[in-house]
Amino acid sequence: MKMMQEENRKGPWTEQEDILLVNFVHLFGDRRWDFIAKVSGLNRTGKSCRLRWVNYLHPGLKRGKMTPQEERLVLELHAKWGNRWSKIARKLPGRTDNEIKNYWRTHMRKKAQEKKRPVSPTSSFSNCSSSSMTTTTTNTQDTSCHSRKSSGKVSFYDTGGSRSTGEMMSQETEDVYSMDDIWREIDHSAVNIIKPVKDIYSEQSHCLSYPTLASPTWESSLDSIWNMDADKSKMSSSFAKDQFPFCFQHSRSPWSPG
DNA sequence: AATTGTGACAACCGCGATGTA
DNA sequence: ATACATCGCGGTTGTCACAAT
Repeated sequence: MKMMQEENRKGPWTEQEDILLVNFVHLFGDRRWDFIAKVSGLNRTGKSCRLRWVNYLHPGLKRGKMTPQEERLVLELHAKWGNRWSKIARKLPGRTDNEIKNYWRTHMRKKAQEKKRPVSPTSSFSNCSSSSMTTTTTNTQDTSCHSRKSSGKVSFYDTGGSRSTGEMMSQETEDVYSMDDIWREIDHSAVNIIKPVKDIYSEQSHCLSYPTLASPTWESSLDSIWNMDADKSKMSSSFAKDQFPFCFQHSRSPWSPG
């Protein structure tokens, strides 16, 4: 763990970094992230490189809003598996666990809020991004909604999952619901909502073996390259850029305005 | 027009699992 | 058997864009 050289860069990736990373991943495959991080000259951790690739640069990624079908599938699978985002993501080709997680967080938080405060039973059906999900135009946003802005570290989103359950759950609890309860209810209602289409998707999801973020096929043929790690110093960023003027576009990135 | 609230997305962190020497 | 390195996952936080006020 103390292999950490100097200090690694953090924060948003630049275009140059992206290009570099893509090129090196094409060279060496999407494993060995530490190795890639080193030889690429990127001042990033392997972890960071992997994340950037998986969540953003992978060619198989779908971008844009979730389709209603995907939304339903997420709801259904979450009801089934809970916060197993990576597992859920495997059933949604082109979507990442991070994306699904973010989606769930954003859209379900509202519902959880509503559950916590069953004030207005006549909650309107406002479709979020053309879905059939029940969300309310609730104004009951309290500070727990944006927990990170409040001083308390307890996130509203905390599911009390495998970790960090204990202390979180035993907190003040001015509300009766534990997070587990809330999620359970959400899941329950979600499943009910999606019932009409459930068959379609269960069928699909079982028939189609979705290509999960496919691993590059070059990997096997490049195994030998792994031995060259001593040559890392020879590989500079300019090398990569010159050899692989790889082109890609992002819908939204720090360096490309829209 | 300025301010505020909210949604969406990108990225980091901590931890457990797994692989390897 | 074990210590260490790396990977992968889930949770959390930061930031930007846009809508509402």
